Parts: sequence; C-alpha cells; structure tokens
Amino acid sequence: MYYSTFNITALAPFDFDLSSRIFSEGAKQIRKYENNHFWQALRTKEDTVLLMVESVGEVKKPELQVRIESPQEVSPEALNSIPPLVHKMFNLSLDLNPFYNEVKEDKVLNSIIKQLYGLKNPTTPTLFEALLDSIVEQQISLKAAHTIENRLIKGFGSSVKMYGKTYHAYPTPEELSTLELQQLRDCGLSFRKAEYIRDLSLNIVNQELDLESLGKMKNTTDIVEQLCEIRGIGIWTAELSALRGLGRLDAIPADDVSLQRIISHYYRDDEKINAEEAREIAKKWGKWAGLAAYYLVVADLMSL
DNA sequence: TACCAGGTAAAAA
DNA sequence: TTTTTACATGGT
Repeated sequence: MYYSTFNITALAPFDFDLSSRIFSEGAKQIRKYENNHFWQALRTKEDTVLLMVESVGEVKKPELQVRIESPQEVSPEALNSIPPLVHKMFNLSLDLNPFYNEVKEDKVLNSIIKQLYGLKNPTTPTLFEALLDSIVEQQISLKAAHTIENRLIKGFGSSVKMYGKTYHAYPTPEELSTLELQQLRDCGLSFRKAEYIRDLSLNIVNQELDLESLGKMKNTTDIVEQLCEIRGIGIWTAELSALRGLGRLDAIPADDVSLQRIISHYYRDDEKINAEEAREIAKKWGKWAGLAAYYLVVADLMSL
C-alpha cells in the first residue's frame, strides 16, 4: 500500500466540521464524513486514489491534514494534482469576510451567518460532475435522484479498494460515452436524460465541447449562456452547475422551486413566489447571490 | 391511488 | 409564437 500525507491551510474563517457535514449530507456513496474524517475516492490522471481529510486547526486558524492512499504507487505528477483539487472542493481560497460585510444590512442573512460562521460551499472536482448531478436531479426529488446517482457511480465509475472496502469515484465522460442508452436507462434515468448524459459525454470525448475553457470565462452569465447551448441543459441546470461545479458564487438557480420556497420562507412569509421574484430578492446580495442562497438552504435544512 | 419533487425538449395548438 | 405534454423514481 502507498500513502502520502501533507497539510494545507485555508483562508479564515473556515469551519471544516460544519462544511463537511453539510457537504456529505444526502449520503451519496461518493463521500462520507464520520468521526471528524472526510473521505472520498478521487480520480487522478492515471489512477483512482482514496482522499482523507481531517481538521488540525480551528475556525479562525484553519489547517487540514490530507492523506492520500492507494494500492499502487502514485506518481509525483498525480500527487501534485491533489492539493489544488482539495482547495477547489472545499473552497479553501475563498475569503468569506467580504461576503459577510457586504450583506450586513440584510438582517435575516446576518442572523444566519452568525449561526453558520465559517461555512464554505463545496465545489465538485470537475464541471462535468456537476452537470451530471444536475441533469439527474432535474424535476425528480433529491432522494430519487441520489438513488440514481449512486447507481451511476457504482455501475460505471472507477473504484479503489482499501482495507477490504471499495470506494467509488464519479464516472468520467470516457466511461459514460461508450455505454448503451439502455445501461443508463437501467439506473432509473428516463431515455431523455440518458441521451443528454450520453451525448454530453461523447461531445467531451470527441473534443467538440471543452468544459475546461468555460471555467476560465470572466462573466458567469456568459458561462450560463454557453451551457444552455448544450442539449438537456436549461437555465436551472446551467446556473446550478456554475455554482456547484465552478464555484461561481454569483450564480443563483432562481428557477429552483425548492429555493423559491426557502427564499419565501425567510423573506415573503411563505407566500408562493416565482423565479422572477426570487431574482428580485437576490439582487441585494449582488455578486454573492449564489453563496447567500447556499446559506439559506443550509439554514432551512438545520431549521434556523 | 394520485400527485408532487432542486426541469427540459418536443409536440400540439 | 405560445401552451401542453411525456418522462423517471421515491415519498406522502
């Protein structure tokens, strides 16, 4: 067995315990947070390794200990690709203070921030992973979606075996592009969604679509516009994926009926609102709209 | 049993 | 051009 450990720091404040707990909520097979240890199977260029993270700091002076394990030797190149990935996944480079300062006049949010101090929103290792999740989650309940996501991960993702347990990573475009539609359908996806996912994967493998270049674009609205060109991706999927897959904190999936209900709960006394009204309310959060929405969703989850 | 869930594209009007 | 419909699973 091969392993490597190293420490990394994060911009304060950062509550690793709170963030990881929320991150792993939904109990997908892909990640777990137990006994203050976060773990997830992670793909490097050549291999699938097991990532374990624990906090060795505190909210105001955050530091993480990262451990990489693999049955085989991990190349230096692969190892070097891990720290930036962990930074991205946990949003370690995000400075929450400007966010906290700029929404101070919002009494509701300000009160929630005090209770969720140091919470950072997670980002998926790749944009593809965020798109995959979002497509699966279209229309159906999160519970139903998680069941399907687990089948995709177990069925088609690579895995790493450690201590007699098998840890599954998200499937890559390469792994999904060669599948028969019926194989995706068998996971519980509609034929329509199976087509979306197969075609998206194929276009990436054929290099007709370059998701990496999208992440480099300056304006989030341009990214959302580009994503909407892809079949199966509407405004809801595009905005959710920009937030979850690229960490674009100004992207807010206002078409989300659940988010509309939550925003209304805190700002409109549970009266039913539509996407337009949700966007109007979100305007006061400026470039932090997506992060503010994340805080509201978590607050709702924890009944704050 | 029927209906709704963190929607979307395609058909019908 | 605008409105309606089919679609997948899991919970109520």
